[in-house]
Amino acid sequence: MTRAPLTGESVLDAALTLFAERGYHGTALSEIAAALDVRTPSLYNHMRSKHELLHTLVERTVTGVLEDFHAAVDGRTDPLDRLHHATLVYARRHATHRREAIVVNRDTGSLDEPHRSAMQDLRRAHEHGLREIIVDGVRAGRFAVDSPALASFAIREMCVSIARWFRDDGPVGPDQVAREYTEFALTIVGVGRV
Amino acid sequence: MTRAPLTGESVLDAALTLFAERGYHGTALSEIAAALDVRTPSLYNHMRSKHELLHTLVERTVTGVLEDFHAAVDGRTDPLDRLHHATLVYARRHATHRREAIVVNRDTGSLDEPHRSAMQDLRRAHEHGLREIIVDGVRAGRFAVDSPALASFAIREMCVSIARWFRDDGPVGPDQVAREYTEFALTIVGVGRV
DNA sequence: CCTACCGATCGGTAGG
DNA sequence: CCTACCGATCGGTAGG
Repeated sequence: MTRAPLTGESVLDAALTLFAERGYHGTALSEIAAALDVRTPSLYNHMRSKHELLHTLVERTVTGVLEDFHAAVDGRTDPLDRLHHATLVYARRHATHRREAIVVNRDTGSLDEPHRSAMQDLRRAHEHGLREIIVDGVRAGRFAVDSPALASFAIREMCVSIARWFRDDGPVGPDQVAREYTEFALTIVGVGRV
Repeated sequence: MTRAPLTGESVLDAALTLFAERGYHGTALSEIAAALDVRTPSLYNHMRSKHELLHTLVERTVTGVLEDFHAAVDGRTDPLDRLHHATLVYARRHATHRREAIVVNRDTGSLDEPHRSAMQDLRRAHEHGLREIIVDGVRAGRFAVDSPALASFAIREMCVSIARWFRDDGPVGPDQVAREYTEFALTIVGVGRV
């Protein structure tokens, strides 16, 4: 029985799995160490603190969400086209990065300042970006919604929730889920089935 | 400066607020006591354990969800009518009982067995009830969805997420949010605007 | 990477 | 409702 070498990445990955399963405050460093088959103090050769693990995981994820978003919408001008691609990548990510999504959504509030505010600002940037697309679409007469804010929340959170029920060994894959949820999103803003 | 008398309900209410804010594992009994302006041991005159507080809060909430559901759909036979009312009460509850929804969604997994399984079964009963309505509607040719399971998840989680952004002092009230989200739900199953 | 150990804090109890 | 106190566990450090 040989053991993989301990690295910063392996510590982060074990932390990610356990934080997603039990929450940040529900996970002890001794459990992360046990998952890696080492003693707790050994972790400190690869991290500064438990808090830093959470911060790193949250920062990578929210940064990735924003990068995905810009890659999906930048250069596109049609609101329907922009919403379609923004939803597709956002929904897909929540099927392929379930642990990250669960940790960000549950534990960002457990971050200490100033990190908490910084991460919440990044999350809000994505939220506002998505809402602006809907506002633009309504203004252009392409979408029909009573409240862009409500529609935006509904679409966002619908996608986020994929992380809570998606199974890798389930009947539908990430691409199919992303396509169906994108269709839901478009019907919510009043654009019928494509 | 007088202080309200300590009761089982006041302890539960303080626990509910703090669990919703910081999570079950992120809340110390000393913080609940401080919020009530008493010392930690005094709490034990009104509860058996921290775990019991969580269990009581979760049980009351999931039981209430199921009661709401049955009050909304029992006696109705039309799938559209049933989905409409089931979504309306479910969405509305998440605007009026935000703390409860946040705690159930975040901390049910922190319950010890056998309570955890029992509470998860109750949650699943509601989930299956909602999905059955959609399956019935598809079978009757009233709804058009590719996957009742996906549509059911999307509608449920969209409603649950109301608890995460709704503000009592915001521009829209619980009834209006519930109506708009119910409209979203009906478009998701392919029933156009009413 | 380990053993040995630190102060702090946790949930909970004794006993009034 | 309180003071006093319990064993257990927490995140983290010393020092090799």
